[in-house]
Amino acid sequence: MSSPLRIAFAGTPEFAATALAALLQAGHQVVVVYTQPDRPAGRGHKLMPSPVKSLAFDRNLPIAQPRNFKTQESLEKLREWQPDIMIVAAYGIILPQSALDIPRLGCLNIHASLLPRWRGAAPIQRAIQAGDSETGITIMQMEAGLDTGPMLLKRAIPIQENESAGSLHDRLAVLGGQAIVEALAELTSLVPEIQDESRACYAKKLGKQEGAIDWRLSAQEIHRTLRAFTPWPGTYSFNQGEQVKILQAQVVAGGSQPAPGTIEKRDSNGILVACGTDSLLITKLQLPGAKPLAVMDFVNGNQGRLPVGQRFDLPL
RNA sequence: CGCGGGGUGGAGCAGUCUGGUAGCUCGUCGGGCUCAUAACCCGAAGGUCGUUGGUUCAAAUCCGGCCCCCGCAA
Repeated sequence: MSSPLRIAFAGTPEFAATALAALLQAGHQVVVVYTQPDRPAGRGHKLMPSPVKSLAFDRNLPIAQPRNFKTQESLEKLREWQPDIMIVAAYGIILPQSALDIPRLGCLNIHASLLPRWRGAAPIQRAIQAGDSETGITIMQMEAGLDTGPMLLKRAIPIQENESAGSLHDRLAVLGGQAIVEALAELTSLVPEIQDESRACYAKKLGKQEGAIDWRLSAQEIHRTLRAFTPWPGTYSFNQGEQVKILQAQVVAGGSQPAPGTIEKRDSNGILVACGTDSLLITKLQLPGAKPLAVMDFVNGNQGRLPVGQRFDLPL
């Protein structure tokens, strides 16, 4: 390619920021960065910029933060940047067909799963929760449908045993950056592959409420959800009216099974809780208002709380 | 002005309401017991009680300012 592509980038969280950094690192010309409007967040409701905005700001890139693309005005502004191509990564704002049509070469999406599996908002987490052995990155051409477009390039990585969404996210973010740079380099030779609808599934957004542990499930399943929900939104259970966040645990097989949620053992190795099948050994937890604690520290300072024999509540 | 919890030897906590000798479970160090041990027994070191003003004969404890950490909510 003779003259460099004019790239419009759209993304919001850390995952997208990593991709943007990779594009810039590869020497691409990003003419405008779209990201979600700043939101009140954090303690005290301060207005917080997205990770993508922070990066764009540091690199002195033009920033656009429209609420959506439903107005003629927002479409017109996008047109004014004269983008050749738009690259979208976890933007969080729907691009209607009228917006997708603006860049001459269309829009590419960096999606954190091996499509058509796990279309949607939380592909990384749902892959862990489902117990998939591998996941990856798909670079695809965007259509109006949610992650339904033709695929250009896929890169797979194995999901490690005991891996949390946090570490998998970081690995996929890096892979996503490499994949998009590669896809741009080979743009003209890549052959679009239509997604097999019969193998598609959706990765629903995670909700905090889903983090409530149902001790009737198997320890294996609970452990997967725990890893999928780490570091956010986290899993928890109530005991004596107190919310206990479960931050880290391991599956312990066998043994006689008291009622699910019952605390079977409690020592410096952890707190052993009965599940539907097998047991879960909690090794790191957090009480409301307190810091995350290794179970050993918790046991040392809270002799009275979570005694053997007591039960965690089951979700309603 | 979003709501709330907390800062006490190296760690985690109690003590604060009802001011007046610094406590608990661990860790560390020394010694003992044991074939042996992360077990058990004995002993020791280690704290300006976040910071700064005030009240008081006396403040970890009561009152005001400031700094830092965390939960909820977004």
